[in-house]
Amino acid sequence: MKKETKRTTIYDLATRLGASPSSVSAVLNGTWKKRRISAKLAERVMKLANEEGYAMNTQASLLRREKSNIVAMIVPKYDNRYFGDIAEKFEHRARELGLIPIVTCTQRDPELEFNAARELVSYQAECLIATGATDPDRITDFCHAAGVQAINMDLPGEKAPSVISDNFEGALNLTRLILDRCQQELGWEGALRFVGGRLSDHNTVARLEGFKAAHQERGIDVPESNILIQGYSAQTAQRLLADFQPTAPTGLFVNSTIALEGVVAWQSRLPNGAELIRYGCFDWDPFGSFLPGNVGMMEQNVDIMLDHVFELIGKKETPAEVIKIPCELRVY
Amino acid sequence: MKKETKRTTIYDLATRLGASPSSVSAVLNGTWKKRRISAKLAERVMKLANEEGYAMNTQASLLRREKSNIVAMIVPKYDNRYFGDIAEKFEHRARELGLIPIVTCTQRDPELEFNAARELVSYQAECLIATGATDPDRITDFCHAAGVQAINMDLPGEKAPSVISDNFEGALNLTRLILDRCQQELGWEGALRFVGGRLSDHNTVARLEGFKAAHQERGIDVPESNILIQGYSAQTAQRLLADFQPTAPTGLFVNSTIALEGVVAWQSRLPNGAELIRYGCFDWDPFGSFLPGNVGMMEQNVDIMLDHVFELIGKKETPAEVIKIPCELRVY
DNA sequence: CTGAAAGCGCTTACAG
DNA sequence: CTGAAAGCGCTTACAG
Repeated sequence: MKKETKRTTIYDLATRLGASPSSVSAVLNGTWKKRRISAKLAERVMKLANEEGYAMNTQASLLRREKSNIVAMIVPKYDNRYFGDIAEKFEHRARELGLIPIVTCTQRDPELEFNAARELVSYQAECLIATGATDPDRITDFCHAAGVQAINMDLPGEKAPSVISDNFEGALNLTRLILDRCQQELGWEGALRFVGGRLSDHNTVARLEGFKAAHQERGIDVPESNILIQGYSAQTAQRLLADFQPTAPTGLFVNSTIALEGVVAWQSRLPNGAELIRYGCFDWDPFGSFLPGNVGMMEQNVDIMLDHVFELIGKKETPAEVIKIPCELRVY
Repeated sequence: MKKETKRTTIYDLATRLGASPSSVSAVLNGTWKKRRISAKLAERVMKLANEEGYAMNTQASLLRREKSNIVAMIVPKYDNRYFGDIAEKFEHRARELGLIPIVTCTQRDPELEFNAARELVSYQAECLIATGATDPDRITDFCHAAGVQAINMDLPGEKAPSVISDNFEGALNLTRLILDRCQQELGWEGALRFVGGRLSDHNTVARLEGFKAAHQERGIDVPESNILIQGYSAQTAQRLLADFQPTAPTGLFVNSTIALEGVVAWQSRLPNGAELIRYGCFDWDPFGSFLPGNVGMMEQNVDIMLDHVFELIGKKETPAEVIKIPCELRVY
């Protein structure tokens, strides 16, 4: 029922209890047994703190402390299962370890990413995990200058350890599956189209290599016009496909579930899209198996990736090596 | 190339420049024109700050400042489009307004929610938006005791303004659609099953009322055994349906896309699930239109909900009223 | 145009 | 068992 605009501090509590701020502080942060505060005082402090709705000022506490225990993550988007899982599981595991997670999403925008990184370092984060960052090395440089550990996830960098999926291998196997199915189900063999992603991004490049390798081993030539890579959004994928109206069997390699939304929208506007088209998608979605023409999805292994990330957190002198995690092919 | 473990402070910069900490501070936080610092010094400060990779200590700054500009949000999960959109758009809009968003996900766990709220208040958040919170009033009480504004989103509370979907109306319309389609496509009329959610949660209750009202207006009796409400997880939905193996036409009202994952898994194990079953889902998913038997989804209007939330942020003395936002029915 | 000084709310040796 | 005091890195009147 208090009406002050100021928040309660340890001084307020101390005054009300006739004790010193030091003692109140010790009780509140759990160091009171080693300071041999009486259980009686401890109890009175706790009681009053609860009554007053006391909430410690983290800013003041962190300013004085040596460690912040904050681990920060930037992530491009929350609009698909892959990044959603990463963010959610990262927070959960960090809390289990007694760390304080802060996650923020940066829209695949290099400036937003860098500003977010700066902001997180300002919050005294001890480690920054850059997930799917467009310019991870710039972030790493900044972190290292500030004495903050940097780790890359999903997209690799040159200057910090990177935990990523094995994109080449995954794309190779996914492409093989799509080619097989085109042959089996449509009686057609030919060059697939590759839809979605960015050529400035390592994953897209590695997947494109896997895609090409799978064609090459079957002696299929891939014309440049089949490579439709101009960004991750669903609208982009749909626009790139807009004037492709197949009248004969064809197949696609879809790079991410976001591009898949565009592919599916495009396909549903075709007169007999479902019968003529087969595709597979790099990234998993729970409803993917019901999409007409979808022959399989490549699920990235978030749990194992996070195992490696948490293995690295707090380590000194981690080499800037790339750790590749196999994906799992879901066949429909 | 610095090797110190300590981060650079304004004192370090001041010493190196032969200037005072006050001046460096003024340059760094943009108040230097009004303090009439020379452009020359300002430039030297900025240059050195960049070279040194200086990152302000937010803790120290916030401790001294009057306002934090932090707006915090808790959200249950990131694993579906609805909450993913909320989190992403909230962050984006807050940044556009010059506010600092902090979002954390709390797994629909009351204790986690409360601890997260306490933590966010400790961070000096000026406003806390509790999205889908299981016990919003407890959080509101805590916030108010600490002088922090509280707003509820998605799930309403009694003690703070709440911006929620019109769940009754939405469920009424969705149920009507499912009943219509069962009749048209299966030639069947009867009580649907309601799958997913929690009876302790206002939305589930309101939706169940809409569900029942739609049955009532057609004179259809809903047996209690048709109400399958034991939580939000996909596994729960699947388990609850496990020994329901329809041999005649039937229909379901699916409460959330997460429950939908379970429904779809159950259905796909049935010999002729697709032909006998029609359902609709409260919540939207981009791939929902392809699920066999799915007649429609109720899309909640995140943008308009956030309009109202941001309208409330910063306002003094906001009444604890409930603002209901209509949903949009997607018919497949 | 610039600096010295006080103070934000904590924590932590140190002294008793 | 408990308190006085210094100091974390900033910001901001105030004085010049």
